[in-house]
Amino acid sequence: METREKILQAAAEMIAEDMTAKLSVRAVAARAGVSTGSLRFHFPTQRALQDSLLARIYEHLLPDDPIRDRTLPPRERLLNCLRQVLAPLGTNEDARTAWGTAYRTFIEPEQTEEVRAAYLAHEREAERRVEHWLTVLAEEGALPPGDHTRNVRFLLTVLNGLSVERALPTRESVLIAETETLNAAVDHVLSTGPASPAGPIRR
Amino acid sequence: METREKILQAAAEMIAEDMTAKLSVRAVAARAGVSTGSLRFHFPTQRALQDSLLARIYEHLLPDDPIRDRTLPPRERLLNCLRQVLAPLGTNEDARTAWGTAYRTFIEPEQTEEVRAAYLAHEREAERRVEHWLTVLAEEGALPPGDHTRNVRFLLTVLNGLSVERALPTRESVLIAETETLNAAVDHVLSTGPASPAGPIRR
DNA sequence: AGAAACGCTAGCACACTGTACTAGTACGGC
DNA sequence: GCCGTACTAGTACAGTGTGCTAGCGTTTCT
Repeated sequence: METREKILQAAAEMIAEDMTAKLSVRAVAARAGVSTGSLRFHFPTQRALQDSLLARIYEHLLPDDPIRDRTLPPRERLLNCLRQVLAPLGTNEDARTAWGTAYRTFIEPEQTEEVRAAYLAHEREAERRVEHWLTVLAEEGALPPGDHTRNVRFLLTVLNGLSVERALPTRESVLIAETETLNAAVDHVLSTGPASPAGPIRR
Repeated sequence: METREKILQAAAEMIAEDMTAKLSVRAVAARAGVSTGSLRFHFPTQRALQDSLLARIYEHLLPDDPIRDRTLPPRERLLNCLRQVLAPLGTNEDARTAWGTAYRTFIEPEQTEEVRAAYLAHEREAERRVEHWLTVLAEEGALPPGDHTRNVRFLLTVLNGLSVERALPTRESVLIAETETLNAAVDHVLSTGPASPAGPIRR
Protein backbone atom coordinates (compact mmCIF):
# COMPACT_ATOMS: atom_id res chain seq x y z
CA MET A 1 0.00 0.00 0.00
CA GLU A 2 1.20 3.50 -0.62
CA THR A 3 2.42 5.64 2.17
CA ARG A 4 -0.18 8.33 1.78
CA GLU A 5 -2.90 5.72 1.95
CA LYS A 6 -1.36 4.10 5.00
CA ILE A 7 -1.26 7.44 6.74
CA LEU A 8 -4.88 8.28 6.00
CA GLN A 9 -5.90 4.78 7.02
CA ALA A 10 -4.07 5.02 10.32
CA ALA A 11 -5.50 8.46 11.06
CA ALA A 12 -8.99 7.25 10.24
CA GLU A 13 -8.61 4.29 12.58
CA MET A 14 -7.38 6.50 15.36
CA ILE A 15 -10.24 8.93 14.94
CA ALA A 16 -12.67 6.03 14.80
CA GLU A 17 -11.39 4.56 18.03
CA ASP A 18 -11.22 7.78 19.93
CA MET A 19 -12.87 10.78 18.52
CA THR A 20 -10.89 13.15 20.68
CA ALA A 21 -7.60 11.68 19.47
CA LYS A 22 -5.08 14.40 18.89
CA LEU A 23 -3.67 13.00 15.66
CA SER A 24 -0.16 14.18 16.42
CA VAL A 25 2.52 13.82 13.79
CA ARG A 26 4.42 11.13 15.57
CA ALA A 27 1.40 9.16 16.72
CA VAL A 28 -0.07 8.93 13.24
CA ALA A 29 3.29 8.23 11.66
CA ALA A 30 4.02 5.46 14.14
CA ARG A 31 0.63 3.86 13.66
CA ALA A 32 1.03 3.98 9.92
CA GLY A 33 4.52 2.53 10.17
CA VAL A 34 5.96 5.60 8.50
CA SER A 35 8.42 8.24 9.47
CA THR A 36 7.44 11.76 10.39
CA GLY A 37 9.36 13.01 7.39
CA SER A 38 7.23 10.99 5.01
CA LEU A 39 4.10 12.21 6.67
CA ARG A 40 5.35 15.76 6.33
CA PHE A 41 6.06 15.18 2.69
CA HIS A 42 2.55 14.05 1.87
CA PHE A 43 0.86 16.47 4.25
CA PRO A 44 2.99 19.60 4.52
CA THR A 45 1.10 20.77 7.54
CA GLN A 46 -0.98 19.07 10.17
CA ARG A 47 -3.95 21.04 9.01
CA ALA A 48 -3.58 19.51 5.57
CA LEU A 49 -3.81 16.05 7.07
CA GLN A 50 -6.96 16.90 8.99
CA ASP A 51 -8.60 18.38 5.92
CA SER A 52 -7.79 15.37 3.78
CA LEU A 53 -9.05 13.08 6.48
CA LEU A 54 -12.27 15.02 6.79
CA ALA A 55 -12.86 14.80 3.06
CA ARG A 56 -12.04 11.11 3.09
CA ILE A 57 -14.42 10.37 5.92
CA TYR A 58 -17.35 12.18 4.42
CA GLU A 59 -16.67 10.63 1.06
CA HIS A 60 -16.48 7.13 2.39
CA LEU A 61 -19.23 7.55 4.90
CA LEU A 62 -22.13 8.54 2.72
CA PRO A 63 -22.68 6.51 -0.42
CA ASP A 64 -26.45 7.06 -0.58
CA ASP A 65 -29.34 8.32 1.43
CA PRO A 66 -28.64 6.91 4.86
CA ILE A 67 -31.98 7.81 6.44
CA ARG A 68 -33.60 4.52 5.50
CA ASP A 69 -30.76 2.34 6.57
CA ARG A 70 -32.38 0.66 9.54
CA THR A 71 -29.23 -1.08 10.61
CA LEU A 72 -28.10 2.18 12.16
CA PRO A 73 -29.76 3.85 15.13
CA PRO A 74 -31.79 6.95 14.24
CA ARG A 75 -29.24 9.26 15.79
CA GLU A 76 -26.50 8.03 13.52
CA ARG A 77 -28.69 8.19 10.48
CA LEU A 78 -29.76 11.77 11.02
CA LEU A 79 -26.16 12.63 11.74
CA ASN A 80 -25.04 11.09 8.49
CA CYS A 81 -27.70 12.93 6.57
CA LEU A 82 -26.60 16.23 8.00
CA ARG A 83 -23.04 15.38 7.16
CA GLN A 84 -24.18 14.64 3.65
CA VAL A 85 -25.34 18.23 3.41
CA LEU A 86 -22.03 19.56 4.63
CA ALA A 87 -19.86 17.24 2.57
CA PRO A 88 -20.06 18.84 -0.89
CA LEU A 89 -18.91 22.11 0.63
CA GLY A 90 -15.40 20.78 0.99
CA THR A 91 -12.91 22.51 3.23
CA ASN A 92 -10.78 25.59 3.14
CA GLU A 93 -10.41 26.86 -0.40
CA ASP A 94 -13.33 24.86 -1.68
CA ALA A 95 -15.61 26.07 1.07
CA ARG A 96 -14.36 29.60 0.59
CA THR A 97 -15.09 29.68 -3.13
CA ALA A 98 -18.44 28.03 -2.53
CA TRP A 99 -19.31 30.71 -0.05
CA GLY A 100 -18.03 33.29 -2.46
CA THR A 101 -20.55 32.34 -5.11
CA ALA A 102 -23.29 32.08 -2.52
CA TYR A 103 -22.44 35.53 -1.26
CA ARG A 104 -22.32 37.06 -4.71
CA THR A 105 -25.59 35.55 -5.82
CA PHE A 106 -27.69 35.95 -2.70
CA ILE A 107 -26.32 38.63 -0.43
CA GLU A 108 -24.33 41.12 -2.44
CA PRO A 109 -26.74 42.03 -5.26
CA GLU A 110 -29.77 44.22 -5.00
CA GLN A 111 -32.52 42.26 -3.34
CA THR A 112 -34.78 41.97 -6.31
CA GLU A 113 -37.69 39.63 -6.32
CA GLU A 114 -35.63 37.38 -8.55
CA VAL A 115 -32.79 36.67 -6.16
CA ARG A 116 -35.28 36.30 -3.34
CA ALA A 117 -37.10 33.68 -5.34
CA ALA A 118 -33.88 31.92 -6.24
CA TYR A 119 -32.77 31.74 -2.66
CA LEU A 120 -36.14 30.71 -1.38
CA ALA A 121 -36.05 27.82 -3.83
CA HIS A 122 -32.85 26.60 -2.23
CA GLU A 123 -34.25 27.19 1.20
CA ARG A 124 -37.42 25.27 0.51
CA GLU A 125 -35.44 22.44 -0.99
CA ALA A 126 -33.26 22.20 2.09
CA GLU A 127 -36.28 22.38 4.34
CA ARG A 128 -37.96 19.61 2.43
CA ARG A 129 -34.91 17.47 2.75
CA VAL A 130 -34.56 17.89 6.49
CA GLU A 131 -38.28 17.56 6.99
CA HIS A 132 -38.24 14.33 5.05
CA TRP A 133 -35.62 12.92 7.37
CA LEU A 134 -37.52 13.96 10.45
CA THR A 135 -40.78 12.47 9.22
CA VAL A 136 -39.08 9.20 8.42
CA LEU A 137 -37.67 9.09 11.92
CA ALA A 138 -41.03 10.08 13.34
CA GLU A 139 -42.68 7.25 11.44
CA GLU A 140 -40.59 4.71 13.21
CA GLY A 141 -41.15 6.38 16.53
CA ALA A 142 -37.73 7.79 17.11
CA LEU A 143 -39.29 11.20 17.25
CA PRO A 144 -42.72 12.39 18.34
CA PRO A 145 -45.02 12.96 15.38
CA GLY A 146 -46.44 16.35 14.59
CA ASP A 147 -45.11 19.57 13.24
CA HIS A 148 -41.36 19.57 12.78
CA THR A 149 -40.86 23.05 11.42
CA ARG A 150 -39.17 24.26 14.57
CA ASN A 151 -36.68 21.45 14.53
CA VAL A 152 -36.14 21.87 10.81
CA ARG A 153 -35.33 25.53 11.27
CA PHE A 154 -33.02 24.68 14.14
CA LEU A 155 -31.09 22.11 12.18
CA LEU A 156 -30.83 24.37 9.16
CA THR A 157 -29.44 27.14 11.30
CA VAL A 158 -26.83 24.83 12.75
CA LEU A 159 -25.94 23.70 9.25
CA ASN A 160 -25.62 27.29 8.14
CA GLY A 161 -23.34 28.05 11.05
CA LEU A 162 -21.14 25.05 10.35
CA SER A 163 -20.93 25.81 6.67
CA VAL A 164 -19.83 29.37 7.20
CA GLU A 165 -17.33 28.19 9.77
CA ARG A 166 -15.86 25.95 7.14
CA ALA A 167 -15.16 28.95 4.99
CA LEU A 168 -13.80 31.10 7.75
CA PRO A 169 -10.18 30.70 8.75
CA THR A 170 -10.01 28.21 11.52
CA ARG A 171 -7.65 26.69 13.94
CA GLU A 172 -7.01 22.99 14.16
CA SER A 173 -9.48 20.17 14.52
CA VAL A 174 -12.53 21.36 12.71
CA LEU A 175 -13.42 17.72 12.56
CA ILE A 176 -14.04 17.09 16.22
CA ALA A 177 -15.72 20.42 16.81
CA GLU A 178 -18.01 19.90 13.87
CA THR A 179 -19.11 16.42 14.77
CA GLU A 180 -19.61 17.45 18.36
CA THR A 181 -21.84 20.31 17.38
CA LEU A 182 -23.77 18.10 14.99
CA ASN A 183 -24.13 15.56 17.74
CA ALA A 184 -25.48 18.19 20.08
CA ALA A 185 -28.00 19.39 17.52
CA VAL A 186 -29.21 15.89 16.72
CA ASP A 187 -29.35 15.10 20.39
CA HIS A 188 -31.53 18.07 21.02
CA VAL A 189 -33.91 17.30 18.19
CA LEU A 190 -34.29 13.68 19.17
CA SER A 191 -34.78 14.36 22.84
CA THR A 192 -37.29 17.19 22.75
CA GLY A 193 -40.19 16.58 20.46
CA PRO A 194 -42.04 19.16 18.41
CA ALA A 195 -44.41 19.92 21.26
CA SER A 196 -42.25 21.53 23.92
CA PRO A 197 -42.88 25.27 24.05
CA ALA A 198 -41.26 25.89 27.42
CA GLY A 199 -41.76 22.74 29.38
CA PRO A 200 -38.68 21.42 31.11
CA ILE A 201 -39.42 17.86 30.08
CA ARG A 202 -35.94 16.64 29.59
CA ARG A 203 -34.34 13.28 29.87
CA MET B 1 3.12 44.09 44.42
CA GLU B 2 2.30 40.50 45.00
CA THR B 3 3.28 37.85 42.56
CA ARG B 4 -0.20 36.77 41.73
CA GLU B 5 -1.17 40.32 40.93
CA LYS B 6 1.93 40.83 38.83
CA ILE B 7 1.09 37.74 36.83
CA LEU B 8 -2.49 38.76 36.17
CA GLN B 9 -1.32 42.26 35.32
CA ALA B 10 1.24 40.99 32.85
CA ALA B 11 -1.23 38.61 31.25
CA ALA B 12 -3.79 41.38 30.95
CA GLU B 13 -1.24 43.65 29.29
CA MET B 14 -0.27 40.97 26.85
CA ILE B 15 -3.87 40.28 25.94
CA ALA B 16 -4.51 43.98 25.60
CA GLU B 17 -1.57 44.47 23.26
CA ASP B 18 -2.21 41.46 21.12
CA MET B 19 -5.53 39.76 21.31
CA THR B 20 -4.11 36.64 19.74
CA ALA B 21 -1.38 36.31 22.36
CA LYS B 22 -0.95 32.75 23.41
CA LEU B 23 -0.25 33.41 27.07
CA SER B 24 2.28 30.64 27.44
CA VAL B 25 3.69 29.87 30.85
CA ARG B 26 7.13 31.21 30.12
CA ALA B 27 6.01 34.29 28.25
CA VAL B 28 3.71 35.44 31.03
CA ALA B 29 6.20 34.55 33.71
CA ALA B 30 8.98 36.47 31.98
CA ARG B 31 6.80 39.50 31.46
CA ALA B 32 5.73 39.47 35.08
CA GLY B 33 9.33 39.07 36.21
CA VAL B 34 8.49 35.81 37.87
CA SER B 35 9.58 32.23 37.47
CA THR B 36 7.45 29.55 35.90
CA GLY B 37 7.36 27.75 39.20
CA SER B 38 5.75 30.70 40.93
CA LEU B 39 3.24 31.01 38.19
CA ARG B 40 2.42 27.34 38.54
CA PHE B 41 1.99 27.76 42.24
CA HIS B 42 -0.59 30.47 41.92
CA PHE B 43 -2.25 28.99 38.86
CA PRO B 44 -1.89 25.22 39.02
CA THR B 45 -2.88 24.88 35.41
CA GLN B 46 -2.83 27.14 32.41
CA ARG B 47 -6.56 26.90 32.22
CA ALA B 48 -6.77 28.34 35.73
CA LEU B 49 -4.81 31.36 34.63
CA GLN B 50 -7.01 31.95 31.62
CA ASP B 51 -10.15 31.59 33.69
CA SER B 52 -8.95 34.03 36.31
CA LEU B 53 -7.93 36.48 33.66
CA LEU B 54 -11.25 36.12 31.90
CA ALA B 55 -13.17 36.76 35.08
CA ARG B 56 -10.93 39.73 35.86
CA ILE B 57 -11.37 41.28 32.45
CA TYR B 58 -15.11 40.94 32.21
CA GLU B 59 -15.66 41.97 35.78
CA HIS B 60 -13.65 45.09 35.23
CA LEU B 61 -14.95 45.76 31.76
CA LEU B 62 -18.67 45.40 32.14
CA PRO B 63 -19.98 45.45 35.65
CA ASP B 64 -23.60 45.36 34.56
CA ASP B 65 -23.83 42.39 32.32
CA PRO B 66 -27.30 40.95 31.81
CA ILE B 67 -25.84 37.64 32.88
CA ARG B 68 -25.55 38.90 36.45
CA ASP B 69 -29.11 40.09 36.72
CA ARG B 70 -30.38 37.56 39.18
CA THR B 71 -33.97 38.72 38.95
CA LEU B 72 -34.26 36.78 35.71
CA PRO B 73 -34.04 33.00 35.43
CA PRO B 74 -30.78 31.73 33.93
CA ARG B 75 -32.50 30.73 30.71
CA GLU B 76 -33.70 34.25 30.05
CA ARG B 77 -30.38 35.78 30.92
CA LEU B 78 -28.40 33.58 28.57
CA LEU B 79 -30.99 34.23 25.92
CA ASN B 80 -30.64 37.96 26.38
CA CYS B 81 -26.89 37.76 26.17
CA LEU B 82 -27.06 35.86 22.93
CA ARG B 83 -29.53 38.36 21.58
CA GLN B 84 -27.12 41.07 22.61
CA VAL B 85 -24.61 39.51 20.25
CA LEU B 86 -27.04 39.34 17.39
CA ALA B 87 -28.50 42.79 17.93
CA PRO B 88 -25.79 45.03 16.47
CA LEU B 89 -25.99 43.08 13.22
CA GLY B 90 -29.25 44.73 12.39
CA THR B 91 -31.55 43.23 9.83
CA ASN B 92 -31.81 43.06 6.08
CA GLU B 93 -29.66 45.77 4.50
CA ASP B 94 -27.64 46.36 7.63
CA ALA B 95 -26.96 42.69 8.11
CA ARG B 96 -26.15 42.35 4.44
CA THR B 97 -23.56 45.10 4.46
CA ALA B 98 -22.15 43.79 7.72
CA TRP B 99 -21.75 40.38 6.19
CA GLY B 100 -20.28 41.99 3.13
CA THR B 101 -17.42 43.50 5.08
CA ALA B 102 -16.96 40.29 7.02
CA TYR B 103 -16.80 38.36 3.78
CA ARG B 104 -14.37 40.73 2.15
CA THR B 105 -12.01 40.82 5.10
CA PHE B 106 -12.03 37.20 6.17
CA ILE B 107 -13.15 34.89 3.38
CA GLU B 108 -12.44 36.52 0.05
CA PRO B 109 -8.78 37.51 0.40
CA GLU B 110 -5.83 35.21 0.26
CA GLN B 111 -5.60 33.33 3.54
CA THR B 112 -2.41 34.90 4.78
CA GLU B 113 -1.33 34.50 8.32
CA GLU B 114 -2.47 38.03 8.90
CA VAL B 115 -6.14 37.56 8.10
CA ARG B 116 -6.10 34.30 10.00
CA ALA B 117 -4.75 36.09 13.04
CA ALA B 118 -7.28 38.87 12.69
CA TYR B 119 -10.16 36.45 12.49
CA LEU B 120 -8.88 34.30 15.30
CA ALA B 121 -8.80 37.40 17.46
CA HIS B 122 -12.51 37.90 16.89
CA GLU B 123 -13.13 34.24 17.44
CA ARG B 124 -11.26 34.14 20.70
CA GLU B 125 -13.04 37.22 21.89
CA ALA B 126 -16.42 35.69 21.15
CA GLU B 127 -15.42 32.46 22.80
CA ARG B 128 -14.30 34.28 25.89
CA ARG B 129 -17.55 36.13 26.06
CA VAL B 130 -19.74 33.04 25.81
CA GLU B 131 -17.48 31.13 28.13
CA HIS B 132 -17.81 33.87 30.68
CA TRP B 133 -21.57 33.61 30.59
CA LEU B 134 -21.50 29.88 31.00
CA THR B 135 -19.08 30.02 33.91
CA VAL B 136 -21.25 32.58 35.65
CA LEU B 137 -24.28 30.33 35.20
CA ALA B 138 -22.25 27.36 36.34
CA GLU B 139 -21.22 29.22 39.47
CA GLU B 140 -24.81 29.59 40.52
CA GLY B 141 -25.57 26.00 39.71
CA ALA B 142 -27.74 26.50 36.65
CA LEU B 143 -25.25 24.47 34.70
CA PRO B 144 -22.90 21.68 35.70
CA PRO B 145 -19.38 22.96 36.26
CA GLY B 146 -16.47 21.78 34.20
CA ASP B 147 -15.27 22.30 30.72
CA HIS B 148 -17.68 24.30 28.61
CA THR B 149 -15.80 24.41 25.35
CA ARG B 150 -18.25 22.09 23.62
CA ASN B 151 -21.21 24.19 24.60
CA VAL B 152 -19.35 27.34 23.68
CA ARG B 153 -18.65 26.01 20.22
CA PHE B 154 -22.25 24.92 19.87
CA LEU B 155 -23.64 28.31 20.79
CA LEU B 156 -21.19 30.11 18.55
CA THR B 157 -22.19 27.94 15.63
CA VAL B 158 -25.85 28.68 16.22
CA LEU B 159 -25.04 32.38 16.42
CA ASN B 160 -23.13 32.15 13.17
CA GLY B 161 -26.05 30.43 11.51
CA LEU B 162 -28.52 33.00 12.74
CA SER B 163 -26.33 35.90 11.71
CA VAL B 164 -25.91 34.64 8.18
CA GLU B 165 -29.62 33.98 7.98
CA ARG B 166 -30.19 37.59 8.86
CA ALA B 167 -28.25 38.58 5.78
CA LEU B 168 -29.85 36.10 3.45
CA PRO B 169 -33.12 36.99 1.79
CA THR B 170 -35.91 35.77 3.93
CA ARG B 171 -39.60 35.37 4.10
CA GLU B 172 -41.59 36.88 6.90
CA SER B 173 -41.14 36.27 10.58
CA VAL B 174 -37.46 35.76 10.96
CA LEU B 175 -37.91 37.07 14.42
CA ILE B 176 -39.98 34.26 15.83
CA ALA B 177 -37.94 31.63 14.07
CA GLU B 178 -34.83 33.21 15.49
CA THR B 179 -36.02 33.29 19.05
CA GLU B 180 -37.23 29.74 18.72
CA THR B 181 -33.89 28.43 17.60
CA LEU B 182 -32.14 30.49 20.24
CA ASN B 183 -34.49 29.00 22.77
CA ALA B 184 -33.71 25.55 21.53
CA ALA B 185 -29.99 26.16 21.73
CA VAL B 186 -30.16 27.58 25.24
CA ASP B 187 -32.44 24.78 26.24
CA HIS B 188 -29.98 22.24 25.02
CA VAL B 189 -27.02 23.83 26.76
CA LEU B 190 -28.84 24.17 30.06
CA SER B 191 -30.21 20.66 30.02
CA THR B 192 -27.18 18.64 29.01
CA GLY B 193 -24.12 19.41 30.98
CA PRO B 194 -20.54 19.47 29.76
CA ALA B 195 -20.17 15.79 30.51
CA SER B 196 -21.86 14.09 27.60
CA PRO B 197 -19.36 11.61 26.24
CA ALA B 198 -17.82 12.02 22.83
CA GLY B 199 -18.09 8.45 21.75
CA PRO B 200 -16.20 6.90 18.91
CA ILE B 201 -17.37 7.49 15.38
CA ARG B 202 -19.55 4.64 14.20
CA ARG B 203 -20.15 3.63 10.66
C1' DA C 1 25.28 4.01 -21.38
C1' DG C 2 25.95 7.74 -18.21
C1' DA C 3 24.16 11.62 -15.86
C1' DA C 4 20.98 14.49 -14.09
C1' DA C 5 16.38 15.14 -12.13
C1' DC C 6 12.72 13.76 -9.50
C1' DG C 7 9.52 11.39 -6.07
C1' DC C 8 9.72 9.69 -1.86
C1' DT C 9 11.47 8.10 2.74
C1' DA C 10 13.81 8.32 6.99
C1' DG C 11 15.52 10.52 10.81
C1' DC C 12 17.04 14.15 13.40
C1' DA C 13 17.07 19.09 15.23
C1' DC C 14 14.76 23.13 16.76
C1' DA C 15 11.69 25.91 19.11
C1' DC C 16 7.93 25.69 21.28
C1' DT C 17 4.15 23.96 24.70
C1' DG C 18 2.15 22.49 29.73
C1' DT C 19 3.21 20.30 33.89
C1' DA C 20 5.89 17.90 37.79
C1' DC C 21 9.38 18.13 40.97
C1' DT C 22 13.07 19.58 44.01
C1' DA C 23 15.83 22.86 46.53
C1' DG C 24 15.80 26.95 48.85
C1' DT C 25 13.99 31.26 51.24
C1' DA C 26 11.02 34.11 54.29
C1' DC C 27 7.94 34.33 58.07
C1' DG C 28 4.87 33.43 61.92
C1' DG C 29 3.57 30.55 66.12
C1' DC C 30 5.08 27.61 69.77
C1' DG D 1 15.71 27.79 69.74
C1' DC D 2 12.72 24.97 66.02
C1' DC D 3 9.10 23.54 63.08
C1' DG D 4 5.50 24.20 59.61
C1' DT D 5 3.60 26.93 56.14
C1' DA D 6 3.67 30.03 52.06
C1' DC D 7 6.05 31.04 48.49
C1' DT D 8 9.86 31.38 44.79
C1' DA D 9 13.18 29.77 41.59
C1' DG D 10 14.98 26.72 38.48
C1' DT D 11 15.18 22.58 36.20
C1' DA D 12 13.48 18.28 34.02
C1' DC D 13 10.30 15.70 31.19
C1' DA D 14 7.18 14.51 27.75
C1' DG D 15 4.76 16.29 24.41
C1' DT D 16 3.71 19.37 20.08
C1' DG D 17 4.43 21.15 14.83
C1' DT D 18 7.71 22.10 11.50
C1' DG D 19 12.25 22.48 8.88
C1' DC D 20 16.33 20.31 7.19
C1' DT D 21 19.48 17.04 5.19
C1' DA D 22 21.00 12.63 3.56
C1' DG D 23 19.86 8.77 1.07
C1' DC D 24 17.16 5.57 -1.80
C1' DG D 25 14.92 4.08 -6.32
C1' DT D 26 13.00 5.30 -10.68
C1' DT D 27 12.52 8.13 -14.60
C1' DT D 28 14.08 11.10 -18.14
C1' DC D 29 17.30 13.63 -20.73
C1' DT D 30 21.83 13.90 -23.29
